[in-house]
Amino acid sequence: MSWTDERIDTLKTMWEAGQTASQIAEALGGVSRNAVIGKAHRLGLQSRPSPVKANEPVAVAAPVAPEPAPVAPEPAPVVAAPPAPPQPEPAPEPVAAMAVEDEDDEDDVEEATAAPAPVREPQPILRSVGPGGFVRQSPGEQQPPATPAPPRRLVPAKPSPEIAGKTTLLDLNDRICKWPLGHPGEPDFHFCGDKVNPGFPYCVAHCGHAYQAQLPRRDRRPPPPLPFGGPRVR
DNA sequence: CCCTGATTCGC
DNA sequence: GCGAATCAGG
Repeated sequence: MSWTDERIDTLKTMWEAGQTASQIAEALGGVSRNAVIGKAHRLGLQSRPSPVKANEPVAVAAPVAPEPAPVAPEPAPVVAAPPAPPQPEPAPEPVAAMAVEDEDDEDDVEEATAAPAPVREPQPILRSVGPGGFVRQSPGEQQPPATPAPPRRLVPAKPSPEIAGKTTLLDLNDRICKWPLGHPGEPDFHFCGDKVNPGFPYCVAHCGHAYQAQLPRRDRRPPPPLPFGGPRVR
């Protein structure tokens, strides 16, 4: 099994999305975990909290107040994406799109988010909260299913009428939702085209589809609907 | 034991 | 460039 562009792309995306090497290897098929790690390094995708390597002492995020009372998590406002704070430092790269669940098994066109600048400097973690209460995470960190989520009803994925006609590949830019509708090759294949949830490649509604709380491996059902077009089925 | 990623090194 | 073997922490 060789590293085709497609497979490399899947590797990159999943790696940056925080998937483990094992998961990636399983998804790709035909390669070992080691192969994935080796490739990732050769691609310069390094960095990601290693269980082995001593991590830089992380600056204390928040002094823990001796307040034992857990505050009732107030549902976050619909969108709390910080409009790019005036930081000269490289902002934490946006996590690429993840698992997509769709009734009519759509293929995903993976818009490979540009390679991240490998930065080892500990940086302040800034998060934004998306629809459904999902919380963005840096590639390395894995939050337990915190479920801060107010059961927010998400509207079905529909393009707004005025652009329902076509948002083609050529129309895509960083301001409009890149959620694919239909299948590539079909005459009416197009993209959502709505205004994006700032900081995300998708609109608010599709962010709800794209970003989901990651459960511990054991609790995860059979291979979740694989993102990125899925692995080549063997 | 299981898991993880990092590294090495023969191919 | 590739990946098995190995290492080492959780």
